[in-house]
Amino acid sequence: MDDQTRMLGLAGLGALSQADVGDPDAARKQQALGQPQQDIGDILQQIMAITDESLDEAQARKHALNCHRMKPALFSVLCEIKEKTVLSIRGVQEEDPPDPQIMRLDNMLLAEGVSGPEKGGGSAAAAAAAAAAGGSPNDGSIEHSDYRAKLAQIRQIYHSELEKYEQACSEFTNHVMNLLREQSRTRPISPKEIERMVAIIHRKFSSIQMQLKQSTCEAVMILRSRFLDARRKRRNFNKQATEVLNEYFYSHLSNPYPSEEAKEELAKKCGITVSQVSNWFGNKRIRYKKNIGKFQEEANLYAVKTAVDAANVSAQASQANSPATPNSGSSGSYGLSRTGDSYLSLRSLNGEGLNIAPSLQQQVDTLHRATHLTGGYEELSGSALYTPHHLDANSSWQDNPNPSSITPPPGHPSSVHSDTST
DNA sequence: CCTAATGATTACGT
DNA sequence: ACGTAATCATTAGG
Repeated sequence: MDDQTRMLGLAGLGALSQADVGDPDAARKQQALGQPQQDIGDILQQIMAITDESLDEAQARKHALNCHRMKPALFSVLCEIKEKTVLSIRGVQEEDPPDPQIMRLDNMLLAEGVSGPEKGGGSAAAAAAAAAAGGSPNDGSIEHSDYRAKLAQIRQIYHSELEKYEQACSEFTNHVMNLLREQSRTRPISPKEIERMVAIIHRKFSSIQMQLKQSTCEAVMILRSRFLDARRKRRNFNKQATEVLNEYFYSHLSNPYPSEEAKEELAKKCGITVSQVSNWFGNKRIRYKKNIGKFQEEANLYAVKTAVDAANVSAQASQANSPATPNSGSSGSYGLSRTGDSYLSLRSLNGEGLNIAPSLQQQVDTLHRATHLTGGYEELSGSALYTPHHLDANSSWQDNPNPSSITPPPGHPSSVHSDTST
């Protein structure tokens, strides 16, 4: 670049001098205009002559120009003009706002632990993300470590690339600054102009950085969806967990909506998260409601289970001769009916919140079913062995528009249910 | 390999 | 925020 500029200057000077001094070849040049073929040779010769011109001579000319007595005045005038134009340009070009796009990317990378401080934060974030998305703690941490390794790889590449870019940017900036500074001796360059140039360079480089960030984000997202998307890597809950959940569900069939506290309790018991408990209950409710018949067997099973427990409990209670209601207010734990929990299991959440005799209904609930079961076990031929409706009148959680238990109704075209096709 | 079961996600309503 | 209903994507069993 340096050479190039010097060459240009040299050529200019050469041309000027030739015009000034009055070339002895001028006549021949004029002649040559009529003969284009020979002209090329001439031009070539001239070029050769220019290149033959010594550098010292050129420098001398430059120096002479610099030392011209009118030079400072001219220079300052040019500076003034330049300042004005630069200012006007600057007025048009607003200060760039903090790019929301890059902010977003930055935030995401930070959250993902890619652009964080170092290994510690990154892996912690990854682990947290994994825990949040994953679920049961018993599932292998092999995948996690694999994920972490890949994430670390991405982070490393990202950082090295970023560093490279930064280095290149500063190098280039330095180079340009030096060049401009040097040139500012011979042509007017205001510091503001330099500043602007630097800003332009930085903008360019930051756009490159943004591309890097974007692609890194993409890579992380792909990695995430591959390794941590719980939907992909779904694990069935273990048997004990489903047992606990089912127990709760069927023993609260009249109102299977566990409170936040109950959910927490269940989550703790099952080794899953609260949202997983919510998911489970959501799925269970809808699937139960959709096809009650299918779940009858299960319902009866758990009815028996809880009934037996309840019976045990009441037996124990009566034996212990403590018929007083153990009403411990509405504090915390809604114990599941388990042998150890004794009377806590007698609590039930009534929809209306009337806790007058809360234990009774549930016990009746389960015992009713149990007696039905043990009494006359008829084959479940469509007839509802267990009919949830009669248990409590105001259980409206399953006012089914489609009360059939076995088969969903074949497409009734009657209703004008204009369904949106995707 | 096909299918039912199942946990998670999404769209929508309240 | 939470629930429902539909749907997706995976797992497990035949």
